[in-house]
Order: sequence, then structure tokens, then C-alpha cells
Amino acid sequence: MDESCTVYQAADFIGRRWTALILLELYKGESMTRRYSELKKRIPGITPKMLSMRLRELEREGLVKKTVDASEFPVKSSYSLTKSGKDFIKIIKVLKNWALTWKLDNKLCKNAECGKCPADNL
Amino acid sequence: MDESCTVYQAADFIGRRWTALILLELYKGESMTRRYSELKKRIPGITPKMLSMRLRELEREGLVKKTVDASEFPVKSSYSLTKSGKDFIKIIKVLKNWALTWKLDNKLCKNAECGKCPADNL
DNA sequence: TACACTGTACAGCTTTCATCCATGGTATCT
DNA sequence: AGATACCATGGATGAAAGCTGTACAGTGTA
Repeated sequence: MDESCTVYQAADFIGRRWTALILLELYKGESMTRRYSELKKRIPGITPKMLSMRLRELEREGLVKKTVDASEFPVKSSYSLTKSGKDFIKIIKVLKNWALTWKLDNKLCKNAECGKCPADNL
Repeated sequence: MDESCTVYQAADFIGRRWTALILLELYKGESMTRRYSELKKRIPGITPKMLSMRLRELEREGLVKKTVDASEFPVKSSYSLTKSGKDFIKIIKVLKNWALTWKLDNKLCKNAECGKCPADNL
């Protein structure tokens, strides 16, 4: 599992700050799509720069598709999950499941929506 | 998903260098147990310091149990997967599965053991 | 004395992330 | 009319975290 290994890359990927968060936000959007500014609003604390960077990475890796609507006046960008991106969500599900099973201090998530967590409805 | 979130922590965790590797090595060991020196031998490139650090982390997180055999001559330490650690392997499986499905340049892993990869037999 | 096993200590590099700032046309408030 | 704020980016800088490399220490057997 050196750096050329896709499994390693995927693991590295999911561990980066904001990545999972962005994917989950897209997942929750209508037809799994969100605009840049929507994402910014819904992910508190992320800097615009980070958001662009992560989106570019996700696009490069094929998890996210970007669409630019240039017909309108301030040009608007939309990002949506590809099939591969949608499938990636299930990794997060398994992760959450593991956490719920073994991290007992995490009961909150099981019984109620903790409200802060974008993985609530997984 | 701030830093207090277990899902986030688990994601962060799996993305760290060597962590998955160590877990897989333990998984492949007899009764999912390996000695410190065995791990060092089987994970090329890892420094002793990193190995200790990761093992301590894994122990703290409850994925790994350490046993010291002090009856013998040079004291021997064994590390084994706990139930929680064993269960964590399935996250790696899902990860691998995703990679095999979507990262087409990764066909090698599907058709044969790449030999270098400790996730071969998952 | 030499070796086997399980580590620790120090010094430096690399990567990651945040913070601040600039863009430039549009739209809304005063 | 003038000021201010939105939209989606991208550069420069620097701090902090992560990781590497190498050396070496403790503790007991032969």
C-alpha cells in the first residue's frame, strides 16, 4: 500500500479536512447538487479557498461534476455527485456505523439527530 | 462534523500514514496477532518511531490490544486486533471495493494479487 | 562482550491548512 | 450617486502538524 495504491489514496482522501463534509452536503442537496455559495453557507467555518480547492480535487478524482451557468449575470457554478461520488457515500455510512457500534460515547447520534452532524440521516 | 465527532475522527484516523497498513498486517497474523518486530519486518519503510506511535494510538482508540510477555528472555510485546479493530477491517474492505469499481487503472488488483498490497486477500 | 528485542530522542524536512487580500461585473440599499 | 455586498475564484505568506532518518538506550541471555 504505497502511494500508487488506490486504496491508500482513497483512505488518504477521505481523511482530509472538509472532504467528507462536502460530499455529504452534496448528497443532501436536491438531485445531489449544490451551488458553491450554498455549500459555503452550509459548511460553517470553511474558507472559500478551501472549498474551491476541495471541489477541484473532487472533480479531478471524478466524484463530483461541475456545471457552470454562464447565461446568467453573476456566473453560477453547480456541483453534483457523480455515480462514483454517490457510491463513496456508502464508505462514510460504514464508517459511521462502526463509530456507532464501538464508540459508546457516541450514543447521541444513535438516539437523536445531533443537529450539528451532516451525517445524521445516513 | 467538527473534531468531537466520532465519524470525523475515524475518517481522520484511517487516512493517517501506516494506520491501515498496520491493521491489515495484524489482520493477517495468526489469531490476528503480531509482535513488534514482525510488524517492523513486514511493513517496509516504517520507522520504529512511527510504528510505536501508531500502535499506541490504535491501543488508545481500542482497536488493538497490547500484551507483554515478560516471562521470556528479551521481553516480547504482542499486538492483536480487538473486536472493534477487526470490525474496522471491513471499512477498508468497502474502501477497496469502491476503488476497484471506480478507479479503472486499478484492474491489477482485481485480476491478481499485486503482491505489494497487504489488502490483497480482503 | 555481543546480540536480540522493544522501543525513545533529537533534528530536520514536507504537507496541510488558515488568514489576508485581489478580481470585476451586478444588484441592492441609502 | 455612492457605498456596499454578492458570486466564484486564486495568490502569497506563514504557522502548525505530520512524517522521516538516524542514532542510541534498557534489559536480559549466551
